[in-house]
Amino acid sequence: MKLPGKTVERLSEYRRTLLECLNEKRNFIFSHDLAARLHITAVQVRRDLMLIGYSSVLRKGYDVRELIDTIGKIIDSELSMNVAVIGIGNLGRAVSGYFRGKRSKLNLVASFDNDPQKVNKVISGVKCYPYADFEKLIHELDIKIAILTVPPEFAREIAEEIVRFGIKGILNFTTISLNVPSGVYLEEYDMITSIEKVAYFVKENKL
Amino acid sequence: MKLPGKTVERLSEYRRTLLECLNEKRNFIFSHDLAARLHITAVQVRRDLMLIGYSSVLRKGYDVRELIDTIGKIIDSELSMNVAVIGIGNLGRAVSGYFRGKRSKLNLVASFDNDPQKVNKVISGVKCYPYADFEKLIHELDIKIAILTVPPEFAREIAEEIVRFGIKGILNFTTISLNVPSGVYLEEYDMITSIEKVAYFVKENKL
DNA sequence: AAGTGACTGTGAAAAAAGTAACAATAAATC
DNA sequence: GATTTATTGTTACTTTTTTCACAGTCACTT
Repeated sequence: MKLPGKTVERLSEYRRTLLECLNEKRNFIFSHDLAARLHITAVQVRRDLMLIGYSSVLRKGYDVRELIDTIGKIIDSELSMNVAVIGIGNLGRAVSGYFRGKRSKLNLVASFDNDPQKVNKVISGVKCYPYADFEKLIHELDIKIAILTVPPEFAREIAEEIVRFGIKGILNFTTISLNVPSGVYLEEYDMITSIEKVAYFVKENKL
Repeated sequence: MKLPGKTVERLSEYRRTLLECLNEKRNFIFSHDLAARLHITAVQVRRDLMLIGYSSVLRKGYDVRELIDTIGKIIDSELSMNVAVIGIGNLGRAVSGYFRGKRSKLNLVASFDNDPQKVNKVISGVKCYPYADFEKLIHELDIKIAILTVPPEFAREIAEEIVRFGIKGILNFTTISLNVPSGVYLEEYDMITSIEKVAYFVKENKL
């Protein structure tokens, strides 16, 4: 099954919302309800769920727990996948923190930095190793995905290196845009872009 | 002129890349060159620039400096727009830091928190005020946009409140999805979604 | 000065994403 | 148990976004 990238993103968001529902002790949810929480349409929800072949059993809506599992079967690996954060500045620590109440099979198993003040300590819930040990640890810990939160001037160099070491997916949070060979999946996010987008639409609204 | 959201995002990215070019002392760039740096196609670049009515003058490609300015005219406010970060934990500090080498008319003028340890200090380049003063300062400092980096349990409440106080755009980095009345522009970003997307495509690649 | 090559700008076509419309079905109400 | 109401799954349609394809332009070469 080949899912559109947009659907994959939404599935992740559905799961996040469904987990919130569980906290609220809601065990069933209607498509329009789920949709409203995510500011999308009910049709879109139903269509995405159609694509993954999930259907509601009762007329009470979707079974929250069941749907969480179904989504998990699609977007999680069968085996869990190990992740490392590279660069444990503010952003790196923030990202690490997000893994705390984690909701998927993704495990943050290590972080890396060069600062002697940080190295060999547990920071935001993960042990921070010296970056020099990356090559060794990528195998020992079976790390597949790296989240790059290093200063921009190091981004290119490090990206090249970790790909050589065998990283298969990179989430790049630096302001530098990277190049990776095919076979490696790269996702980039630049928060300034989001901020500028908000500013643009705020501005337009006034006109 | 009503630009597609996607184009607005890319314009911001073009500018980022063009500024990198300036650093490298490149004064002209071809569409395919710009495209390659952003992993998109040359046609897409040309089409976006067509939409904003910019054309290359020489056969040397686009004038980097001029294009930066042109993009600025479109996506920046004529007047600069003031921004505040709410919640100055790791993520808040990271976001604040991004404004340092700022490339647009967006000014980060304040941050807010409740922690007495943080309040009234300059953190990551901005003064941190007590959140209690938000209503007063939003007018004094003419804040239009808020970046939400508070713990999830406060997100909804604070969002409602700041909208009541007159905020016109919110960039929500919390894991909670918000609701805002029309007239307020909301952009949400959940990094876990990005991470899960990377994991999904890494997994699929193997099959 | 005609030919070639390198790029651009853009109309037309294709693909992707999103929406509307509705038959089908279960539950609730009378 | 018939009628109404609520909600889903899905097909067909619409809109948005991306790509194709190619004519047009300049600069360089011969």
